[in-house]
Amino acid sequence: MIRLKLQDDFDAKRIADSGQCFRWKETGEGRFRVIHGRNVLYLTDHGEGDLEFECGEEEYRKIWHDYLDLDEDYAAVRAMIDKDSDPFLYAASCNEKGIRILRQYPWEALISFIISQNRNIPAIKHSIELLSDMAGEELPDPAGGICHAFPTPQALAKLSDEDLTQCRLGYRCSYVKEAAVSVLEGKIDLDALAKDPDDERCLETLMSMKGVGMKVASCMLLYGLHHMDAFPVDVWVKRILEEHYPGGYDRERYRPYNGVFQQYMFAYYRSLHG
DNA sequence: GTCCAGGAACTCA
DNA sequence: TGAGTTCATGGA
Repeated sequence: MIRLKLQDDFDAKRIADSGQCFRWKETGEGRFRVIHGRNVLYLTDHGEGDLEFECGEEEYRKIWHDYLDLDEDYAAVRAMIDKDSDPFLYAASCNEKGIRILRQYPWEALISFIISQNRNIPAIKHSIELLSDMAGEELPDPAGGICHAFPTPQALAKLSDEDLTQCRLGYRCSYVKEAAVSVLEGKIDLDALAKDPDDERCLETLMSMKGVGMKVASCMLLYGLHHMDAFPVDVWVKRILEEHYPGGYDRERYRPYNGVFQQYMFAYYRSLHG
C-alpha cells in the first residue's frame, strides 16, 4: 500500500465523473476501482491530496503515477486563467479543480469515443462494460472475484455483429469492428500516432476511419494521445461557446492547454445544468 | 410516452 | 458549403 500527499490538484470523484474515462467505479466512500490495461487498482481519495493506492511501490511508479499524469502541474495550468477577462473559465476551473487528463491507452480511448457518439455517459459506460465482459481478458480483482480488461483489437475483430449488437452498440457496431480491423491490419498505426506530436496530422489520420469525425478524433487526441491542446466540441461545449463566448473563444490564449480548460468547462457547465 | 445524448454519414439543394 | 435527415438505443 502507498500513501501519498500531493501538493497538486487531485479529485478522484471529479476525474471519475469527468466523461474522459468510463471504467472508474466507486466502490465505497472515496474509494475507486480503476482498470487500466491489465492493471487493476483500488484507490482511495481522502481529500486534500491525501491518496491511498492499494498496490506496491513498483506498480505505482511503473503504472499509476504516469496514468494519473502526476508529473503535470495543474495548479500552474489553472494559473493561466485571468479572472477578470474570462470569469466563466475562472469559475469553472475553481469548481472543477482536481480534474486531471489521464494518460489512457490509445486503443481503449479510440473505441470508447467511437462508442460515445450520440449517447449519454451512463449508456457509454454500460456498453463498455458489456464489451469488456464479453471479450476482455479476465483479471483477478484484488477485492475478490474477477473483472475484465478492455478487449484487444484481436478480440474485438473476432466478435460477430450479433455479439456487438448485444453490447448495445446500435449503428456503431460497424464502426467498432472496422476500427479493430484497421488497427489489426496496420492501416491505423497507433504506435506511430502516439509518437506524432502534430495535432492536425493525427486528426486527419483518425478521421479517415468510419465513424470518427472531428469530435471523436479530438477526444482520442486529448485522452488517448495526451495532446493537451486538443479541444473536443460536443453538444455541451457547443452550448458553452454559444452562451458564454458569443464573440468567439480565443484558443490561442490558452495554448497549449486548451484540452484541460475544455474539460473544466464541460464539467462545470454540466454541474450547473445537467 | 417523450426527449436527449461527450456525433457522424448521408442527402439534397 | 451548408442545412436537414437518419441512424439504434438507453437514460432521465
